[in-house]
Amino acid sequence: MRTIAESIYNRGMRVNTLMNNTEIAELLRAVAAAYELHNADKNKFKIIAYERAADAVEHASSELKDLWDEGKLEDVPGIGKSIAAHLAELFSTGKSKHFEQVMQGLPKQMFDLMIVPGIGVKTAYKLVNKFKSTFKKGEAIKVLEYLAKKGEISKLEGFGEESELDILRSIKEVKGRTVRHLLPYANEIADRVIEWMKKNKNVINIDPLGSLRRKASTVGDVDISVGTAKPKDVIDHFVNFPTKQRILEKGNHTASLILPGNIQVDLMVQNTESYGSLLQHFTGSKHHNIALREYARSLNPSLSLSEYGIKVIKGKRQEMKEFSDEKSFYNFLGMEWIPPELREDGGEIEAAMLHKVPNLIEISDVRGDLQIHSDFDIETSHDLGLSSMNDIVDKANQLGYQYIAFTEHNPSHSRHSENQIIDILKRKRETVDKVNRSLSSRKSLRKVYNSLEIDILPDGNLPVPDKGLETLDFALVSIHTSFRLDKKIMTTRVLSALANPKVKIFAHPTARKINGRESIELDWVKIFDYCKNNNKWLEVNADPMRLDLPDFLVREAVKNKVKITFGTDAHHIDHMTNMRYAVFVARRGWAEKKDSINTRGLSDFEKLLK
DNA sequence: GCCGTTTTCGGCCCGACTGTTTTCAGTCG
Repeated sequence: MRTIAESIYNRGMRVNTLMNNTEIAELLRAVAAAYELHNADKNKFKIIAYERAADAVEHASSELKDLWDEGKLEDVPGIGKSIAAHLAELFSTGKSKHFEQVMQGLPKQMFDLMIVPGIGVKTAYKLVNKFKSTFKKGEAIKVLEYLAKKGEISKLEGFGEESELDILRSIKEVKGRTVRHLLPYANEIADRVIEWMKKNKNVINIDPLGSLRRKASTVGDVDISVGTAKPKDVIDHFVNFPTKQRILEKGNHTASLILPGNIQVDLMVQNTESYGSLLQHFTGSKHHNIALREYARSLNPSLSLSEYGIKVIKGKRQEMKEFSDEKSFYNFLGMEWIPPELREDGGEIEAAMLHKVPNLIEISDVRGDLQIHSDFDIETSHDLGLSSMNDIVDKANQLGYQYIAFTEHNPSHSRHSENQIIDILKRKRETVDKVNRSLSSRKSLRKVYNSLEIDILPDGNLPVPDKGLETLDFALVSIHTSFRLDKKIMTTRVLSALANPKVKIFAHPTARKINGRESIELDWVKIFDYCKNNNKWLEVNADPMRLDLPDFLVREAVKNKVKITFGTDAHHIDHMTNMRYAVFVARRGWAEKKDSINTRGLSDFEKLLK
């Protein structure tokens, strides 16, 4: 695996001009770390600036290299004249004199040590410097583990036996650390902890917070808040959670546990009078809170926001305003309540000040599911669904849908002649017609569509002959092979597939798999433009491993007036309830009911299909 | 080094917890 030090210092055969945003962010953080070591006081705000720039790069929706090509580096908030110039030098010549100068003399191994929880800039620097020659011999974390086991760390000034043990424990956790958890998995852990906490009668309010409450696609730590009159009692109960592996920390207001699978659960406790402030504070995001505090200070320099409430300084007197709910907290600052999904410092504070927070789409707005795979044997080379069309119809009625689409993968191209493909599709048409005739007028489902999820071949063609396409009501297209084509070629590939008149939906458009496969490279400006002008739609796929389009592209799509559709990609009726995850993504992308296609009733949807 | 609904100068978010200390530094969220 690539280490951080490698990505900052020697990128092997690659040149710096190919650095991606993650690597640039790591580099900017390393520069901040360097300033932290030299004259931290003097460079206090420079450090903050570099860290902010790193955050901004990490969250940027385009590659910085591309922005540089277009002369738009300084459009990224947090990147000003100076950093932009250094980055420009980096992109054009392969290095930045300034960054190199600032980082001169820093042992590169320290950056790898900083992955270990509890080890920050200063500790890492101190350790590598004390044991210079040993660190040169091997991988930084392994060396540290070896030194700690030998008892060398505790001998150092400022360290002790406890911190040495801590280092060993943390290294063990880094090694066992899995990637970030998928939202449904984190939800399940939270539910179990909440169930345990409710056994304690002093727990008055309880909620999952952090990225879990903001419905981010992946969750790091599971955060939970409790409102109570007896914080000590609640914390004691929490650290007795039956399957805990160890107690990470335990204080008067917070405690953290490690559960099996190396999942960290943090608990925050507050009295019920201030519970609203606690909710607000620990829902985050960090960037939202920072921006909110800065905004509060700009209103009135004597305002200070924290998990306890809003501190107002009047002369020599300090008053703490308490908020039992979030709405009154935001209202106090002269703004509307902001849905958690929007709290990423992406313009939501400005919108709330103007009382223009979007009326976000709700799960109850969805009228149909536009990607479902039945067990109709379509002789596909991909995965066939497991549930029958009739069972899917029953489930759709249960969910109150008016319409659904059967979207099995196309019959395999290599194993069939064109005529065989046409025959299979005709048979499916007849089967779907039969299902339509069998629908009960006493239930919600009015229509099932005969659709198909068709591979986009590398050259942009579709592996289904026109006569086969004629049997369909409409088609989805998606990419399942050749993921690594050049951006231009990939864009042409997708656009030529979308050009087919039967094709309405571009399904799971980035083809990413969370924790598994990177997104394909596409020229989104061109894709959005084409979709808007030709009545083509982009899917938000509800599969928790996909969640594709991702939230930031939903936001761009919506801004560009491109319509989105929701599909669960269900291969079993149980997957049909995943729809909520697609809606979460859309909400995080600022989408309203009007931005989606399958929030329309059946007759409106029919018109849009024409 | 960045940024602007009082500003192109003068500001820059807030607090908890731990370990090694004896009043605090470092780290984290």
